Amino acid sequence: MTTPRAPRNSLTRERVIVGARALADARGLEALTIRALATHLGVKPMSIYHYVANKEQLLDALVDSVFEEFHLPQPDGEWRSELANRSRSVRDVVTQHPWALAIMETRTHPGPANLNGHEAVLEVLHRAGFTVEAAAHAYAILDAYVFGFALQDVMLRSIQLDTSAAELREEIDLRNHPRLGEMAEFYVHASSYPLDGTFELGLELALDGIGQLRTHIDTESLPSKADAE
Amino acid sequence: MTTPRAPRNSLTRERVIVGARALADARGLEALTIRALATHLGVKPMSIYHYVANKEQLLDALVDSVFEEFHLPQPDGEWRSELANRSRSVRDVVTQHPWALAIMETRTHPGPANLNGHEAVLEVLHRAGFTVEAAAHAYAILDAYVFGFALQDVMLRSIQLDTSAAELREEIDLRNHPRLGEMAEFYVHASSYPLDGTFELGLELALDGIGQLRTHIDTESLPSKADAE
DNA sequence: GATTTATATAGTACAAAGTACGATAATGAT
DNA sequence: ATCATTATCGTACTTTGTACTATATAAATC
Repeated sequence: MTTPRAPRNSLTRERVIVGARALADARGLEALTIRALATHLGVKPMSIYHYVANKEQLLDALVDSVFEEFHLPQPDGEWRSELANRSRSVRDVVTQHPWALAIMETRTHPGPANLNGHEAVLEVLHRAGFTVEAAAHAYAILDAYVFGFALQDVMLRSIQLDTSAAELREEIDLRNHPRLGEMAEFYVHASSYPLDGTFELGLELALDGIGQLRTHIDTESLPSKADAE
Repeated sequence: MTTPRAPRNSLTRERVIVGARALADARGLEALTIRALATHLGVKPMSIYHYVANKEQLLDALVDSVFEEFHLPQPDGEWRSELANRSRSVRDVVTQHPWALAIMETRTHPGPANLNGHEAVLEVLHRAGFTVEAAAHAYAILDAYVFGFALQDVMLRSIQLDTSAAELREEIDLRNHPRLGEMAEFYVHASSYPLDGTFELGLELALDGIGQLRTHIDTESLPSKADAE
C-alpha cells in the first residue's frame, strides 16, 4: 500500500507543465490542483514545488506554453496573409485550450513566448510600412477582434456543454425574446460550425481596415536596404 | 465582545449582490469570499446562504448585474449610433469592473439582463434591415471586437498595476525586442489614455464593415408598418 | 396578550486546496 | 567509505466553501 518513493528523475519543470496542460485539457481548469497534478505525474504533491515556486508561477508557465503554440508570423512574408494566419492560429489554439483565456486574464508577467509573439507581429507591421502609431492601432484592433472572437467561441461552447437545449429554452422565455428565438433557430439549422465563416468575414474586415492605416508610401517598391534597420 | 445577532431584515438578495460588487470593485475578485462579504454586510457567513444557493449562483447574479449596466440600444433609434453607444458603454462598464470578464467566462447560465441585451441589439439590427444571417455575423463580429478590446484594457491595466515599469524592462530584454521597445516608448509618451482613440477607430471600422452586410433595400424609406412584425 | 408557526440569522464542523517546514533518501564528489 | 547536494516526500497549518443544526425573532392565530 505504501508506494515506494518515485525515482530521482521523475520530474522536470517541462514535465510538470506538460502534465498540467494535459490535466486542464482533459478535466478542466478547476480540476487542475496541485494534488491532482501530482497524482497524474506519479509523484507526491510537494515534489512539484521543487520546480515551480507556487501555483501562480505554474499558471504563468502554462499560459506561455500556449503562446508558444501560436503561429509566429514570418518577417519576410506578406503582412496580410501572415497576420491572417497568426489570427487563425490564435483562435484555433485558444479554442483547443478553453481554460487558457481565463488564466491569461489574471497574468501580470508576460512570458517570453508572449513577448516574442508581439515582437514578430510588430516586425511584420513595421516592414509593411506601418508607423509606430499606425502599428499600435492596427495591432490593438486586430488582437481585440481575434481574442474577443475566441472568447465568444469558448463561452458559447461551455454554455452548450453545461446547459441542455431544453434547459436553455426554459430559462429564456421566447415570448419576450422573439429575435433571440429567430437567431437560435438560425444557428440550430445552420451548417456544422457557423462561426467559422463569421470569423473569416470579420477577419477580412479587420485586415481591410488595418490596411488603410498604412503610410501610403508603397514600401514594397523601395529597395529592401532602405527599409531595413 | 460577542456581537448580538444582526436584526431580522439586515439582508436581502439585492444587498448581498450589491455588497459583493462593492467588495470586488474595492479589493478584487480574490478578496470576494463569503466570509469577507459577510463581514462587509455586518452579518455572519452562513446568513448569506439564505439568499443565494452557493457562491456560483452569487457570481451568476453578479455578472447579470453588470449586464444591467450596459446601455440598452433603443429599437427606434438609428442602428449605427445605437450600436456605437452600446459598444462604448460595454467597454466603459467592463473596465470599471475588471473582475467581470473573468466571471463571465465561466458562466453557463445567461441571466435576464444578458438576454435582454441580446434581444435589444438583435431588434435594432432587424429593424435596420439585417437578415437573420447578416445579424448573426454582424453581432458576433461587433461583440468580439468590443469585448476583446475590453479584455485588453483590463489585462493591460492589471499588468501596469502589478508590475513596475522597471520590473517589466528587466523581464523584456529590449535588445531582442526592438519593435516592442519602440512601441512601449510610444505608449509612454502618448497622451492620457491612447487606447481610447484606438477603440473608436476600430469601432468605426467594425460598424462600417457591418453596414455592408445589410440588405441593400433601404428599409428606412419603407413605411414602418411593412417593417413591423 | 399568549401560543404557535414560519423563517432569518448564526454556530459548529468538515472537506478540499495551497503550501511552509523539515525530514529522508538518492546521487555525485572527495 | 564518507560527505555534500538535492530531489522527493510527510506532516501539518491556513483559508475557503458550505452541510447540518440550532436559535432567536417576527408573524399568525387563538
